[in-house]
Amino acid sequence: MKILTLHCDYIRFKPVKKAISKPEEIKKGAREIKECLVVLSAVEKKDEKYKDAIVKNLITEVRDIAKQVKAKKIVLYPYVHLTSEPSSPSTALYILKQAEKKLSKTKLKVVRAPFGWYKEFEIKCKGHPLSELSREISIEEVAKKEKEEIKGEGKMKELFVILPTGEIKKKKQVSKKEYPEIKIVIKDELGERKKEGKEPPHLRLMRTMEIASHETRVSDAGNLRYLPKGKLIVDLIKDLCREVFVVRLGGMPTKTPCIVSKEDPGAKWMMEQFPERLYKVLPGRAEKRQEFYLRPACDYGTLSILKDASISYKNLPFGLYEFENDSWRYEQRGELLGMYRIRNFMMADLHTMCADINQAFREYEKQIKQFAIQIYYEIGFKPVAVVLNCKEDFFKKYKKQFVEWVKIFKMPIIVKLFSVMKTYKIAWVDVVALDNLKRSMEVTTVQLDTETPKHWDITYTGKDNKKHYPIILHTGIGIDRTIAAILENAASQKNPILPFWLSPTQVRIVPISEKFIEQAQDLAVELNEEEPFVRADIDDRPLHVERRILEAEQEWVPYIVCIGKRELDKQVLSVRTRITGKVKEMKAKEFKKILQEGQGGMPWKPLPLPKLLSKRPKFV
RNA sequence: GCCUCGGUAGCUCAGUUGGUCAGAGCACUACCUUGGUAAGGUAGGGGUCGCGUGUUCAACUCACGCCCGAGGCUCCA
Repeated sequence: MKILTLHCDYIRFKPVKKAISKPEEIKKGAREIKECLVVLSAVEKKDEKYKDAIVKNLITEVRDIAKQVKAKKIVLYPYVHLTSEPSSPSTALYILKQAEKKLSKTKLKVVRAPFGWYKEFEIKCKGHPLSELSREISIEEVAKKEKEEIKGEGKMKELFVILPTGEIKKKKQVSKKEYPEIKIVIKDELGERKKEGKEPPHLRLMRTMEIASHETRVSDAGNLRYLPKGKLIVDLIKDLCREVFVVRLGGMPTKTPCIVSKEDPGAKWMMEQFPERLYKVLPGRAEKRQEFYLRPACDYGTLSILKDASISYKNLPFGLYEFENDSWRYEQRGELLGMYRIRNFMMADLHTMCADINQAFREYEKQIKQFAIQIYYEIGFKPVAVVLNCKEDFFKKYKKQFVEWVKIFKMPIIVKLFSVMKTYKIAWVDVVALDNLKRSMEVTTVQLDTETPKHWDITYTGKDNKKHYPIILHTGIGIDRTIAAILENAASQKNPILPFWLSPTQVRIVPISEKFIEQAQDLAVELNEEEPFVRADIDDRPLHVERRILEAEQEWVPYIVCIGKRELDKQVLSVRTRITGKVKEMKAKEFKKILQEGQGGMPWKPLPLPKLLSKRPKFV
């Protein structure tokens, strides 16, 4: 079937003469329809076998186009001249009538021009780029669309909640009074959250706080550059990830290449799931023919290691950990957003091989609890729900196990069932947290995968001395979006402040005049190089005290210490605390105790900037 | 990728219905101020008005194309 769509100011037509022996009866004579999408259509011989599939695809196509051009009225206009191989008139009439009937059930208003008549007509086409489109509708198209649907979306069949009591409730049965936070999460999971329509605050903050900005001069869209303060935050989070994945969960650190090829069938299979999201890399020398791709995740290298390894059931379970300083996904132009959706991003990933489903479940639970939930507390968020995206049959088979989860995690499980999953992950958990403004966010994920080992031919030797496919857990956290979330959460407070351990400057020392710079230096050395280590710097610029206090506050410095004659005489420190905005005199020992508590054993790194502010350039 | 809005100094922005319109504040530099917890004063340097093409005697201003950012779709291993 061929169609030509015209977005029109108006169309007028009037049947004049019979074109076939038994044309349709005419109900109305001349008609005029304004502001409409005219669909000139010709049904072809090859369509006769698949009438209903053609109708289905026709309406999808027409609805798509109508939506794009924002047309509310459709005029179905038989126009056999688009093809040289027309179908029988009865087939054509059937398809048009069916399309009319089905389109009428949508919000579109449909008019069908009479079939089998020569008509005079007048039309005024709008002439914008989308106003004229021709489409070929065929059974292959139908098949392709269906395939895309399976791969692209996988329609959700059901959403329900397993409450901490163990009861299973549909979304409507969850009371807002009792579980207000769960209601928020459910809404978001269903995509019902009201869009704010504003720029997210982290966009401005990431620049003004000298954390990161878009690199538009020498790179592609969606590539960030991190400034020293931002890089420090990245490194601290990286240390935390290592603590969690290596020390806490026993993952073994690895590092694999950033460019990968499609040569291996496993890699090829994986890449072909999202071919449009790959960055291609071409070697500079022409004689090198091989094409590479920037890795969309570290899975390729990690799976390759697993494929080469000799693995006994006695080794299982075990995990390989990689901090991905760089991974790339060529996201669509309109999808890019600040630090949330970028093309070059950082992730921390753990891939765990498990012998069987029971072992996988035990690991799954351990990782969700000790990583996916726990890490939110460590970065200052409140985790409120575990969201399980699961293949329907898999859930039914292991329902008992999943219901147990509410006891293990002590939070509700929101279950979304799919007849077909979007990817090769069969059960996919995201943990959702709320920030200070009760906005939901998800940065951690644990996914159970039974398919990848088969495609990559990754096996282990079992007790029976036979090869078995393991189950792989993919566990990860997106670093950039975590930082964005931390920034937004920080900004939502009255006195915006980063968690103490992530504050680039933890203590700012302000000498009252240049006479006291030396003493300030001594204090800075003491704080930076002795227990409890903190990042302290000195504002030695010849500005008035008020001014330097102002700037320290604008930088969200948690503690400001002034040094002058008074302090030296009394042997105390004047400490201004950002959270309270109050100044208190205290002994150095007392201050250090406060700092130690603030640090709370979280990762620490030295100041990545000159200690003297007079030596620092302004990056923004 | 589609629709909408935007891009003028390092930053935040004003402005030009095509021609004395290259502007402000902050930042930066110099000098004065030696100060006590959120902005001390004076002077100065700095811009191919995102990029390209076209229309015009004349384009920062108009048209078209492209790049970049945001909002809304679509989407998100």
